[in-house]
Amino acid sequence: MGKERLPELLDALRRRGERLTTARHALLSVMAHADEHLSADQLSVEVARTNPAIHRATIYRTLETLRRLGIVEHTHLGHGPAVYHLADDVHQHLVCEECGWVVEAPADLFAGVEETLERDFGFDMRANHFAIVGRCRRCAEEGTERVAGDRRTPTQA
Amino acid sequence: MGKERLPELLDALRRRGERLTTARHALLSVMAHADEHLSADQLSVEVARTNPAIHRATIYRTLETLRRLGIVEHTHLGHGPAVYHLADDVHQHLVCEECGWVVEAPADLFAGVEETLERDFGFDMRANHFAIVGRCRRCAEEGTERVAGDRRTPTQA
DNA sequence: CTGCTTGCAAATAGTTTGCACGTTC
DNA sequence: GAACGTGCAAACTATTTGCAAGCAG
Repeated sequence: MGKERLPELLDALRRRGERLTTARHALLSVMAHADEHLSADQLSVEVARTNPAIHRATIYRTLETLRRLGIVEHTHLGHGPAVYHLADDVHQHLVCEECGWVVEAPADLFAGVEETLERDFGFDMRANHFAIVGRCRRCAEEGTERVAGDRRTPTQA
Repeated sequence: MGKERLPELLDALRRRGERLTTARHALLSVMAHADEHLSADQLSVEVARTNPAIHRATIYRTLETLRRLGIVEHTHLGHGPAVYHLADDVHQHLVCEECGWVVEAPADLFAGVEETLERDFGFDMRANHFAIVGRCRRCAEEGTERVAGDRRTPTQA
């Protein structure tokens, strides 16, 4: 968890013959130390703390480069922006569509499904590339107990 | 499949005390006869064939209304726009992140996972609200055979 | 020095919203 | 005719891109 992953990430770039620019270094540094998944915009803000000159467009382009190199991955959590994380950090996302709460679930959650899809559909599922949408315990309970309902989404989300 | 679902959809609106406007009628008619899931924009185009006056903004607002009423649902297929379908049409989406190809998979695919999530996380998963991202057979095979690689995404997607 | 990277600004895609007018019940 | 729905234009969010200048190797 608290391990220092930055050096090996930089190494990965070097080994690939990729350039080690200030922007890439700064972005990887932020990602290596982040304990949540951040959107491109959030990453941009974090990077700007130490390096205000780095433009959001560069963040997007760098993320795309790192994705192509297999170093970072992104997930679409539903409505909002995509969130990014290091590729070696494998897991599922459970996101509550009512309150937006996100938890991580073990990566092997879909082991069985993965097999079925491969066999029946020839489909190679990328489990950690999408979010599992639903309702968290709290929202489910509130939903049941609720009388009038002050939320946007009355009962069925 | 080819069943006439429109009347009962209109009834559902009436029963709820909702107004039966031209736009709602037209949109539901398109959705009842569509055999694919369409984005708001595509729906707008289809509706415009018989009713050019209906504005895209109205499509969005009507879709939101119908969603609130539990009549339609939408799914985020990854990058592009959300796609909409009638709520009684329950299934999973397998979407290839390389070629964009989409197939439907049976709704009970996740039965086991659903139980696990409920038990271990108190999480009530909405299986048909998200897409399962991965690679279809064709892209997987091409990816393996490819020598030079003319795609945006060399090997790992 | 040569080409990949970046900054900036502007374009783009998807969706939402304020407001005045029109339609449904 | 009152309340709700709609058209239009404009705002907004997330992301991409052309171009000229900058920096890594």
